[in-house]
Amino acid sequence: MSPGHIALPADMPAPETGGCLATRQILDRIGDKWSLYIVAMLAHGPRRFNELKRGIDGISQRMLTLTLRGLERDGLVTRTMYPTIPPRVDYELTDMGQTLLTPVMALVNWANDNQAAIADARQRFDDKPEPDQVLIQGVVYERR
Amino acid sequence: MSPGHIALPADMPAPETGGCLATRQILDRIGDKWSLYIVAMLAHGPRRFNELKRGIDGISQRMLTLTLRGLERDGLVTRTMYPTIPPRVDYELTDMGQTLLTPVMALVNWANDNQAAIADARQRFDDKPEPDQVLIQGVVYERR
DNA sequence: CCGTATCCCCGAGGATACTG
DNA sequence: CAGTATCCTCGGGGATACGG
Repeated sequence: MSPGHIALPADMPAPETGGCLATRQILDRIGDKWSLYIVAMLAHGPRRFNELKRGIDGISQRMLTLTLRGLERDGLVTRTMYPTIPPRVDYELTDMGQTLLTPVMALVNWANDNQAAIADARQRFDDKPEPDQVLIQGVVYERR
Repeated sequence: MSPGHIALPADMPAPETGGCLATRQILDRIGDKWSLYIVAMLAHGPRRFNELKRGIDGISQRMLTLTLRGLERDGLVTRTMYPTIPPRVDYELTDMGQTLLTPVMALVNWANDNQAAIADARQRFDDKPEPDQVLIQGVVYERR
């Protein structure tokens, strides 16, 4: 059993098929700092390198290149070079990249719908005072 | 404009509502190394601490505690202590935690359906030989 | 049984400078 | 314009030991 492997509940894809490893993979891809922003920018058609750079606030040249390479490697994005002067490179979602948009949007929408509830929960959790006493192994401990 | 802010495409939730920040938040939560495994384990009812620990291969005591605290803080999981001897603590998905299951499963299923295609794409990308020559600014450069 | 406290390592990612 | 190359920082997360 590999590290990080878990016994998945019945309604998850069979673990033997590598379902949870596949999930880890795609989560490592879209869970990183920039991939989703890039995918979002490419959702409505091809974009050039600097077009992406300008559209994604805060991203460095380095991370844009690196993330695009990763997406390209995984077959989610295509890279097309035009040997013009000055050079021009277009990035575009592949068909697979397009299909990823559906589950990703479901997550984005969930996040959007529940952000207030999460913020509230955090507030309550953080504001919660330490209990005056705790009961451990049948013994009461008071706070001083 | 905050760092990491992007202009979202039209079909994404309005950025002004914090849609992309909310997405960042939820992605930071479920995108980490263990949260999904825990949520998966809790999908079919409450589980005890060590039950989770045994079920999730490779997780350390520390990370289980930390991740559970994070999930609890965000209102996705409840923690219930029973002051018995020995002590017993149950963790359970909240209603909000349950609703998260839907978009997450969509992603898990996508990962499952496309893992082969991704593996293939990677193979092709990694096997791709360096081009014998490149054309830059209208000039041919040969490889040595 | 259910945690904290410490120490430590490694890699994601930022800043900056240079290049075809 | 579209990248590399280099250096450096910072925090997620592992290992281990201890505590109620």
